[in-house]
Amino acid sequence: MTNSTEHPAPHNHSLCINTALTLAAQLCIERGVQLTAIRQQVLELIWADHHAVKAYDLLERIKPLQSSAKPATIYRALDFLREQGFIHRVESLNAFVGCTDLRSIHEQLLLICKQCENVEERHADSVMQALRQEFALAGFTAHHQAIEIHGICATCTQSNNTPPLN
Amino acid sequence: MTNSTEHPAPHNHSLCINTALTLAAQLCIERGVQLTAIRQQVLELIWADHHAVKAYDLLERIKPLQSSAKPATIYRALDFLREQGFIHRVESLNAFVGCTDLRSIHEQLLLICKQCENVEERHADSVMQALRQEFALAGFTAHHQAIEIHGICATCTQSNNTPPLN
DNA sequence: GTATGGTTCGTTACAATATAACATCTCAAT
DNA sequence: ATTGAGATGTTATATTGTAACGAACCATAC
Ligand SMILES: [Zn+2]
Ligand SMILES: [Zn+2]
Ligand SMILES: [Zn+2]
Ligand SMILES: [Zn+2]
Repeated sequence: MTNSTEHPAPHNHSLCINTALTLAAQLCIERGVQLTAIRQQVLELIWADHHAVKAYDLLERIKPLQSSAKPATIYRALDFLREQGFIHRVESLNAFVGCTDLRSIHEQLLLICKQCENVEERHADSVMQALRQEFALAGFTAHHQAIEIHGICATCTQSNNTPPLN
Repeated sequence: MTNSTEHPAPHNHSLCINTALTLAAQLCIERGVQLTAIRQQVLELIWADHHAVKAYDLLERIKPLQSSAKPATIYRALDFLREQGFIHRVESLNAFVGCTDLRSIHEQLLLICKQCENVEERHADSVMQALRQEFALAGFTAHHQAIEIHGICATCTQSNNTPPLN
């Protein structure tokens, strides 16, 4: 199923999901940690699209599958998925998004579209390089960073400029 | 009063406060907006130091001055101060910090020390330039950005390496 | 003067996000 | 069988943030 009816750049999104879930499962085995049913379901729900998802939305969506689910259920799963690097927290939205590069250790920047709500993860080596120089200048030792940009994505810009022909 | 007893880089902090409050008052006049007593008090409380302050902490601190203060009181003042660019919201802390460059329009990055909790605002032109190039590559139109780095500041690194001689 | 209207503030209620604490379960290793 | 670590169930609560509506204030216009 391609998501050609959705606004953001169309692609075979089931491939995204399968890739992410398969790789996550594999990494859990390698690392000797458990991708339990709850954790996998939460990861799948986050991967439903490329939007950032809120914890309580996940809670509502998982209840049909896990009727006993409570806030702690979700937050524990989110903690696990974050520790494993399978998802990122979007600080400026209090929400969570699937990581699109599970294999590499990386710092990322997030391009968040206000219109279609898609979140694009980019690695932007030149930005990260400039950041490291800035840290050196400041004598700062960085442990963790959140770089979140809100605006309008390329796809929305295009479709805004070419309105539907009625 | 110099804050030489505090951990972060010592400086005459009352100068920081006075500069910020004076300039803010002046800018409000220029802009035809009102720096009311509540707004000024909140700004002063935020400027108590270079830490990020939480809204409900501000609420507790302002109650002696404004006994009727409620959450909305604080959030309204914070909204105003943000609109005027007098403070920044630290997304990854749900907290607020005084802006150290009221005159210029700028994007900033925040270096947040986990140890002393100081927040240093930097403008980092090379980073911002690299970011703009990344946006161009991605076809992304940026409206607002949050760049927040958590780690250990220069002052703490130094004092960690030179323990007090007992 | 007083009517009008915009801004600020007081107040109540509530929504949304997140964690603490403790009990229970599971399952593998001993 | 016993034990211990990890995962989950459960209840309660803490923290962060908004909605909605009315009153007060103050400047301007009539
Ligand atoms: Zn996809
Ligand atoms: Zn978009
Ligand atoms: Zn200072
Ligand atoms: Zn420090």
